[in-house]
Amino acid sequence: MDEIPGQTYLADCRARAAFDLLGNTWSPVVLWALRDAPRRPGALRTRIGGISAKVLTETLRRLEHNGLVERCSYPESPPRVEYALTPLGRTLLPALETLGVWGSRHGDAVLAAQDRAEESPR
Amino acid sequence: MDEIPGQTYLADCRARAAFDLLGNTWSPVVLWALRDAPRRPGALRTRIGGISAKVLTETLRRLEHNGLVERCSYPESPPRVEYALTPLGRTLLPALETLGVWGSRHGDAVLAAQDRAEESPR
DNA sequence: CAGCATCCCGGCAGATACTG
DNA sequence: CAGTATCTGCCGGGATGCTG
Repeated sequence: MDEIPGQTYLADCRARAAFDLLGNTWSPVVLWALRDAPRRPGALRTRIGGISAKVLTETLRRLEHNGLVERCSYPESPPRVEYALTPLGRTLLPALETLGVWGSRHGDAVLAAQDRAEESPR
Repeated sequence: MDEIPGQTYLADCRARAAFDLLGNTWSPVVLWALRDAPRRPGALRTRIGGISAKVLTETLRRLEHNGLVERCSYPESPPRVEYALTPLGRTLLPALETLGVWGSRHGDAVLAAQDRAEESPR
């Protein structure tokens, strides 16, 4: 991270790439739901829960556009569509897990801080 | 926020807390700029670069509201204001660094994928 | 220099209905 | 079941100007 002399924490820096990719509400969730195996959109929706079909396809398109996810359509009967992580997308999984662990561990503290901030002297 | 029984990669889950906190464009950058020592807003602006005063205060307010950053005003002459990471905010630094390292390492691959995706169907 | 008030814009996300 | 097309609301972010 300190490879870039004196500017690593600045606004324009490749170190921010991950944040831009994961900044959308559903991108991390979808990536995480794909971590074991390729999935069909319907299966993703069931697995994730609370995401609309439109938003799911939008998210998948975005991930595909960024090279993190691959779309595979199989001309069978009935036709089948699956989405899978690319090798690049797979390199992101450890970082995702790190953040997930942090959330599980400190999520309560964040909620507590929010409550504190909202109750106190408005 | 509904609570859905099930596994940790679902939509509503404390594992997503970190993404909600860092989902804003500038939150990660500001946190990272605060990692060594408390800073004054002016110093932060210079250090970060490319952030407007308004957006910086908004970001700091949000981080403060979430318990990641603390605002300290010193009644000196001239009056001084500093922002510092809270202990909770400091626990986030390793995860930030993980993502930063990923970006430095794979940012180019993402850019390449984007270029590829934008040239082909056009 | 800190910070707030306004106006504006664009993108994310949700709901709904429709096509193959 | 996969995917698209509208329409809508919300919020983050930028620009500018004003106050203490």
